Amino acid sequence: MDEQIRALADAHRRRILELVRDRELAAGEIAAYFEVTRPAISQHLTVLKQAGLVDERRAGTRRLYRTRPDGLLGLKEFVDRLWSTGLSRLKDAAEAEATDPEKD
Amino acid sequence: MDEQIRALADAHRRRILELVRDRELAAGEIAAYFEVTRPAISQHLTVLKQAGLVDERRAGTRRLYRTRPDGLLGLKEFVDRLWSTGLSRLKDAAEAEATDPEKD
DNA sequence: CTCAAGCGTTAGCGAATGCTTACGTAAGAG
DNA sequence: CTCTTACGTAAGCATTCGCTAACGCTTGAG
Repeated sequence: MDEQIRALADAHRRRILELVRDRELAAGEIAAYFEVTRPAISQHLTVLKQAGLVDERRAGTRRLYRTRPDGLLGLKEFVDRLWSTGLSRLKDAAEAEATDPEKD
Repeated sequence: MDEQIRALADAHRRRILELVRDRELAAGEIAAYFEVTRPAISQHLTVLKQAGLVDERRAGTRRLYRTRPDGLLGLKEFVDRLWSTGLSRLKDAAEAEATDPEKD
């Protein structure tokens, strides 16, 4: 999971994941959305692929990328595990409020 | 959200969040769980606090920390947004299966 | 085979990150 | 007030990161 979350730690890479969330895009097309050079995006794509967050498919001389949500499973579980604590606290608060209905 | 996810990009900090997930611990107590020096943990706690991922409470000379799940809201939304794509793909697969019940 | 398109890869650089050691600070004990 | 406890903070260093510029590779067109 370390690899995935560190891949997400960069804003460019997060934006790439949203760009190819529900459609395939070629590396050059992705790069066109950013103001950094194409090799920089290529490196980001390598990191994302290595982390299992995107799929790569070759079509002729182009390489098409697409988000692979399964790669986020570990991180999602981690976040949900911490988040559930917050939910139980809200539940406690709600129960306390039910006991003392006047409180706000 | 950038600050929060970058705070999570370090394994020590993730473990700290789990340690103080549902109980308060003093800085020194937290540090005892790790093999790095206490100042290193103190710096990690500063990062977590800055990102809004932990609450700090002073009690005498001690400082008690506790995970603050609300800080994860932005990241949770981001992950869920990408994750939902995976779910809709599973849904498509399920519907295709419903159309062709023989398939498994 | 030759050429161009579309990408990845490498080298090198400045900035950021995480660590340790040494020092500074606030609160309670005596 | 003095000393100790429990911390945070600053300085310095090695490592990692993200970027650009230059180069290399593979595919399809002719």
